[in-house]
Amino acid sequence: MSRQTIRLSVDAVVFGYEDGKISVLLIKRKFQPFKNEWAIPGGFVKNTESLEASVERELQEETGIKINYLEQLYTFGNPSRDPRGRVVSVAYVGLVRPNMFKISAATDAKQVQWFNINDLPKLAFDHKEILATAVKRLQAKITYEPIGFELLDKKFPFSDLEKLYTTLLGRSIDRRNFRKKIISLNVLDELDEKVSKGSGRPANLFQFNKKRYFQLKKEGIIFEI
Amino acid sequence: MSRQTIRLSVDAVVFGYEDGKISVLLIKRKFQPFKNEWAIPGGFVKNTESLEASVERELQEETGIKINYLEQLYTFGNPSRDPRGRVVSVAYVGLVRPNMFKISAATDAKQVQWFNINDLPKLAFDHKEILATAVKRLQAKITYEPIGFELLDKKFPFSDLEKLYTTLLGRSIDRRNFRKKIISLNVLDELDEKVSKGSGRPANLFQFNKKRYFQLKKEGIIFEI
DNA sequence: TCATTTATGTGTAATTAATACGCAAATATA
DNA sequence: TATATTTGCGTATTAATTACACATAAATGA
Repeated sequence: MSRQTIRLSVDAVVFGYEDGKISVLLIKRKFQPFKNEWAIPGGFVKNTESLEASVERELQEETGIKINYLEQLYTFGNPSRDPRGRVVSVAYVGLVRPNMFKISAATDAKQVQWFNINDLPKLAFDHKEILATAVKRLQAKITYEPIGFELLDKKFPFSDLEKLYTTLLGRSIDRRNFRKKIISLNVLDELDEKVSKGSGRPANLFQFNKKRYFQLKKEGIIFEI
Repeated sequence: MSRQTIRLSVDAVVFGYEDGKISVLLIKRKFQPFKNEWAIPGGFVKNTESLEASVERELQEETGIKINYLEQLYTFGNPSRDPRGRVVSVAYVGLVRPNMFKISAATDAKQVQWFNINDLPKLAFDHKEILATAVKRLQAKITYEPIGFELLDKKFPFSDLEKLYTTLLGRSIDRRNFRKKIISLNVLDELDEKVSKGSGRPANLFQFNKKRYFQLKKEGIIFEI
């Protein structure tokens, strides 16, 4: 048997959210192939690092960003997906909160940019497919895992959560029913803080109680919207 | 940067079902490491073959089996998972019908064996973890994708389907409600054939209509139990 | 400062879906 | 031919989801 010459890479589809818009972090490639085209951040895995560590390192190197949530998406292994030769890539989905979203949007604007997922540039390699898979995963997963909170500030008004869900699910939601539903899941703490953005009645702030969520999960009580 | 020396393998957790028992296909390793211990079938990916082709080839070589359904499970990349060095493995879940289950159970019995998932031997590498992940996936997925049918004969009595679900979900099911539910999903054709096994009223045979399922899926109608 | 605009916060009725439950029909077996 | 075994079916009850409208708290502008 001939020696294996497959190389292994990781890629990360990092999502951010603000004001009813879902964005994804892309980098402009500095080298061939696909030089100067947009791509999902990623790179080759080092011999001794775990896949997750590899994703975090590459994100740090290429974009300076630290993600708040990371999960494995899918492994893309089509033999012709990379013109340089056989490269199999383990793709991840990452989520960042609005503060990180704003900070990184300011730096390195030429090479690293957030794009609205409804207005994407042409992408290098098979990254269009990877990104589409990631969007589907995100849309599906917010209905059965409480990952939406990872895209919001730690303290958020209910309207933010509602708007995030309408955006991701692509349909309007009845405010009263949505609130009832989420409250009944028992994973939100209502704080004694209010926030007022512009006109209108100030909103109470809520916070996701991760500890309580894991407790309920252990008891077999499932999160489902 | 030093040259990458990561090797890529695939592993397949193949499930079979019969008489209220879920089994998984294991092989006895012929070489070190873990010589003579049980393991999930798998092996190194060749340079030019797709990951799926690699799984099918390895299964053919090691067990002689042809699977009926295959999906990617998860990629296991812990740097210390293989004592030979860095080996990242893309794990798959495979399903076979009872006929294949019976045939392969007869051949090569010393090196290839079906084990009930509730009575597993010690496993090589991190295969215990991979197998546990696969079982969870199977259990979860039968509730939102019609993959249970892939474990039954093409034509099956309703009671077989019901028993499969009770087995996988680990709880009893009300026959009448289950039947109503499945029928309402509109993906089964009732045949003009009956089957009689032992005493009792003969059962009508049903068949999964994959074409209709995909049609409904395209229309946004989801399969859910 | 008062009227208007804007966003938040809440309850109840109607509909739909899920669950609980028992008996008749068709065959094998004693 | 009586008994045991498995399939096949309907209806009533309960739980969950959906539909829907108005009061409250602040900002804004006349």
